[in-house]
Amino acid sequence: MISSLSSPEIGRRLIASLRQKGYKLTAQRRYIIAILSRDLTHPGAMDILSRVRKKAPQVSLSTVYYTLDILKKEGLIKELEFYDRDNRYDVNIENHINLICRKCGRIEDFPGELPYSYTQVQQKTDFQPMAMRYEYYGYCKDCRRKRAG
Amino acid sequence: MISSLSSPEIGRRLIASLRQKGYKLTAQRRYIIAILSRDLTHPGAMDILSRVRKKAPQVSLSTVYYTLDILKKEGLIKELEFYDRDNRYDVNIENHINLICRKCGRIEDFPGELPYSYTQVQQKTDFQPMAMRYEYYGYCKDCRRKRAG
DNA sequence: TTCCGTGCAAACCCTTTGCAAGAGT
DNA sequence: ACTCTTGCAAAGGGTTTGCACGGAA
Repeated sequence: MISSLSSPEIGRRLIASLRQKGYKLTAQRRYIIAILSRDLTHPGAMDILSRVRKKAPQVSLSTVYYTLDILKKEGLIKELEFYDRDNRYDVNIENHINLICRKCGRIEDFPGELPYSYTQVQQKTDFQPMAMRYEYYGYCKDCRRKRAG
Repeated sequence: MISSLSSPEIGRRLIASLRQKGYKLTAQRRYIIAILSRDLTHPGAMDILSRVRKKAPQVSLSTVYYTLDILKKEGLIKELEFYDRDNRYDVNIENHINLICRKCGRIEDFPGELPYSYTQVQQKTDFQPMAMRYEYYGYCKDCRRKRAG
């Protein structure tokens, strides 16, 4: 299971994949991959940019998006899309349920099984699934504490 | 269960609710409500506008959004939000799983139970859910047929 | 040397907002 | 009449695109 890998392992796996597929491994890409591998709270493009700039101040947002596009296209990361906030990126590419805090924006994984496999859905409805999203919106532990206080 | 109501019944219920809450029942609003009540495939704002304009050509998009905002605020419809397509609106305000076609954009309801009630999620994680979305993305029956042919 | 990748800036698209004119109660 | 609603137009915000320079292989 991917989520059992350590951050350095995840990073190495992403770098090895890009190299194998013929992509150039620039310093910018290594920074971006390092951040994605370490931060499992699903950072957004601007989050990533800010942190990359601590190491390399001139990096642009297009570079971040360009790299994220490649990682997406190669199936190495998963994009969580939102209309009213920035998209978020996850090195855990397995289907899972996300818990999304409406106050601080934090996204955490829910440790539970998924109902209805793609096959079950298709047998029941004749709709052919190729992706899914299961999400709960609410308040995380920390924000609940602040609201109560 | 709401989804067992007929379109006219849904429309009357929405109109009665707005009247009771003191909102003005303009012709525009009646048209918008009629469309939402009849079209259970989750139309978007532009869809609604185009169809309202067949009856009242001068109606503006802001009016559509303004009316949808009121219906949302009063809990009479549910908004499905997408970052890469227009938001969609549903008179079925119960939590349910949606099947979203990547080709034609059609959204249909999945007839299945939901796992993990808000209470169960909170007991398991200390995260307090207030809303949820469960979706499968893929190809609907009609679009699969076209792709195969 | 050859492309691919980068950075800057502008375009995009749907949604939201500002404001004056118009309509329901 | 009084206020809410409407319609036009502009703003807003994250993502995408165009293009010339620069750097990895």
